[in-house]
Amino acid sequence: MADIVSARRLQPGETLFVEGEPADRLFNITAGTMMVYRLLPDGRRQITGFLFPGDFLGFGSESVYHYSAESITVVDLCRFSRPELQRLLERFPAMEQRLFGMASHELAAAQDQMVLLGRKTAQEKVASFLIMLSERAAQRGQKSNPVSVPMSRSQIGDYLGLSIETTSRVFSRLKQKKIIARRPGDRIEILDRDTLAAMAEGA
Amino acid sequence: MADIVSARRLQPGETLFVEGEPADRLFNITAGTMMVYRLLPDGRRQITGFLFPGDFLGFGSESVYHYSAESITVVDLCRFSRPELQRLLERFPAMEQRLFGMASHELAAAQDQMVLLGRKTAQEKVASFLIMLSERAAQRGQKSNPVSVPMSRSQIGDYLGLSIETTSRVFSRLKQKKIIARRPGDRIEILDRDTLAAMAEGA
DNA sequence: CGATCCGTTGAGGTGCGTCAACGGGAGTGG
DNA sequence: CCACTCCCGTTGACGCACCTCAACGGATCG
Repeated sequence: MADIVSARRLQPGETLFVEGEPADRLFNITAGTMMVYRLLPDGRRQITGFLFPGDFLGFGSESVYHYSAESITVVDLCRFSRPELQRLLERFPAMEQRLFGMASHELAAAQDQMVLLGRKTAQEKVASFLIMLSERAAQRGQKSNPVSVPMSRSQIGDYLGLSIETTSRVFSRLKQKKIIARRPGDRIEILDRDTLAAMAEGA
Repeated sequence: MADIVSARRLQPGETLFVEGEPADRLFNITAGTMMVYRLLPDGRRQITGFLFPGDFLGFGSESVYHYSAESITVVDLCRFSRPELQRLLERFPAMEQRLFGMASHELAAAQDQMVLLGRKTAQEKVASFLIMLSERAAQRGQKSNPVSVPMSRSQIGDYLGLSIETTSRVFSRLKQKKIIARRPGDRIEILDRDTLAAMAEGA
């Protein structure tokens, strides 16, 4: 395994690859936060996902990436070359099952995001976003309550289908209602998780 | 293969399975149109996809369905039982690769849909929808220009993240601008595909 | 110390949702 | 064969959630 992998470090805001580039590499994030997004011709952006340590990037079966990837924080990643990986898959067919499981999981997440984008209000979107961040932090064994929120308002807005200003206003309102609070660094503390979770589901 | 399959016919509006049910079956549509959707507690609905002949349904790797499925027209489908399929997969590992390819393809479609839901206007959404319907009809060898649109305004709206009324108004406006025209049955003719495609991408 | 970027907040506008009324087609029963 | 009902689609009037435009303050950096 070791000889088909190479490491790489990205500074914040570096583009790892862009939509349409040949998808000859696969990455695994070991540290930091990244985002993947698509653009409309006039520049409107939809961020389709945020990626954290442990997540894979570029593992579709297509020949070109159909989205762009950019780092948000400093990021460390492992790079696998696709042809080598292909040989590995032929040697160990059980890995294919893992890949399929990962794709299935992503598909479920994508459907959640469609519900959010199509049918939730601004407040419900932000609440869902914070709950999701907190749960994902817990899943990878990081602190889930004062949760780290490394992305900017603009990135959060482009993920939730909102403007920067609306995103900021919702955060302010949640703070004012004592449901969340700012903490040193990029951390946000969830003061009333039940209320926040209820908001997220529109109840 | 033949002995693990059974056929089934659905009348319009029949529910095939609901969110949360154990996902022990997999289906392939041989005729008709279906939809898959998720609901929020208060009844808001997001339709996450429409399915046509040749499409598979319920092929995730999870143990329960995380969405509901309902027929739109009369539908014929083949049913596979999951445990049998599992045995088949172990005999023919190459099939896993096909499954992964399908999941990848769906993931790409889901990302397109996120761009649509998060960043497109009502008119861009409807234009994208019609182009998509037409292209998918062509892909399965059906007539792509007077294209069949079997779903109701309410279903289209819940797919595009719009209200019934807005959906209807956009259709009216496109008709009035001579970009589309109603045809007998559930067909819509695309009179100016270039303009419609340009609208879809927001240009 | 100016420049830049990000976040916040206010004021005002608008695209789309909501509410409502109406018409046509399909199914039903007298 | 004709009322009657129900459902769907359409259209108008109106309201509001969110977007746009704008100003400002704080942090970071050369």
